[in-house]
Amino acid sequence: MTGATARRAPPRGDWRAVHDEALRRIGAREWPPGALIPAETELAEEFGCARATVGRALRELAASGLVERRRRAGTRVAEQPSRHARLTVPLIREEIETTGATYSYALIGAAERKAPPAVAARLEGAERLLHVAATHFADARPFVFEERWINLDVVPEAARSGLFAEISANEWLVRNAPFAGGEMALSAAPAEAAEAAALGLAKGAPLFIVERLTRSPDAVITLARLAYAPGRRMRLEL
Amino acid sequence: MTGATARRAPPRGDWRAVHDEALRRIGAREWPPGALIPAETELAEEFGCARATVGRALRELAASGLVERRRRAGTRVAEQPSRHARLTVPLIREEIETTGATYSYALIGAAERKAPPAVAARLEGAERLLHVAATHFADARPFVFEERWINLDVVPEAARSGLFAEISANEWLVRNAPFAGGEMALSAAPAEAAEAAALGLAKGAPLFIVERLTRSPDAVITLARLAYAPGRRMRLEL
DNA sequence: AAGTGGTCTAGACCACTAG
DNA sequence: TAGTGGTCTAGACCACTTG
Repeated sequence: MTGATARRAPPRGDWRAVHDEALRRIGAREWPPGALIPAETELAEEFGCARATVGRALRELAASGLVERRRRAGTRVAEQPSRHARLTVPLIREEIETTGATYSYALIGAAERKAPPAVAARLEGAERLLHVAATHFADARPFVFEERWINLDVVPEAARSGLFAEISANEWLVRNAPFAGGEMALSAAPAEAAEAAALGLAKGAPLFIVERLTRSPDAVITLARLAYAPGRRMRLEL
Repeated sequence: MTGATARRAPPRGDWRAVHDEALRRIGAREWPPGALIPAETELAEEFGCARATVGRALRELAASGLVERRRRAGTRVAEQPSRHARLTVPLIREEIETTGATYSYALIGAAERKAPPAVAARLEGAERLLHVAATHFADARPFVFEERWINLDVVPEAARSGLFAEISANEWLVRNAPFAGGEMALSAAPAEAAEAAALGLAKGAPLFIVERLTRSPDAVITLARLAYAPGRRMRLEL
């Protein structure tokens, strides 16, 4: 391979050439699903490059789920390729503004209160909770109704009066809460009374529901339920 | 750092230590959003490891969207961290069987036919199309209604009579069509007449809709619309 | 022009696990 | 226990882009 001394047209790196050729062999069934592919050392010899370069290529393939690697056992083509999709979670503001509409936001209420048991269970023993309800608009048309619980044990600053009158809880949290992982669940549900009222829909209208739980390293930061008006589509790439 | 000579308890690699410490500094706002972080060489000196090790750590952070890297410009903490979620797209069979229910499948119809214009546009000039309609059941209860178009120019074998009587189109395609990327869109919609009938629901019931388009390297392979009965949740990790 | 990240190499040791 | 992937190093050259 070219190594560090000479380089050809696409300045993308040699590991990518190995990666792409492996991809081709998998697609062409030269390496069929479930098959064991040659070891790194063999491929390095075939491609005339260092083992680390082959390793980089195969690591990327493993990350995209196309091959499975285990020490001693070797690298196998996955039986079920490409079963992962990457979803970009936009801020609601950006989601609306990229459609060309004007974003606005209206707080319905924010108050410290006790969570119902189902919520409390998911918040893992948080004691002080802030409940926030709000609607986001696209060109003055209701776009999504948001109901959220915030763990004040983790972000006590969120209790400041009037904080969420102008900035949405999500935007404030993104900027002020420590980085975190979390979980998300998507579903469809009929509009409940509060949701129907906030979105200007008939009760029972089909809503796209996003429930999102966000964690700091130590505890749950917030649990949010977003109810989107009909017509909303969430796009992903496979 | 430990290097290759001595190693401590968690046998996970030194790049992960750098990665985790960087994560901590970002979370603790020692490296605030938008800030330029030290160059690889500086971090390598601080951590007492090789520059490649720091590079590996920062590359992983960049892949998860937490930092942005550009040559000469350096590495910056992203303004909007963690905006990606990874979705595992299961086979319907697995999705049902992991709940403990028994999977079954009933073909409603499979026939070569002309696509309506909206479908034809997305299939990018495919000429021969197979239309398939089917229902998937969990313990004899309708779980999802599937309507699918298959590009016979790409997978002519799919036209074989009786093929989809026993195996679902998705499972057959996963095993027999060349590897591909694709797109997916999620939404909520009221049940149309055919969907309501197949799922045993009232017309207008809120359905969770998954539209999936799958590509081979050259052309669109298939376009599918999956309508899930109420109660279905799709889970993701952030 | 200079400094950053991106990549490659050759060699090494280690962790894991199938046979 | 032998062979695989996982990681690390030290050094090097290159591509890119900012100042």
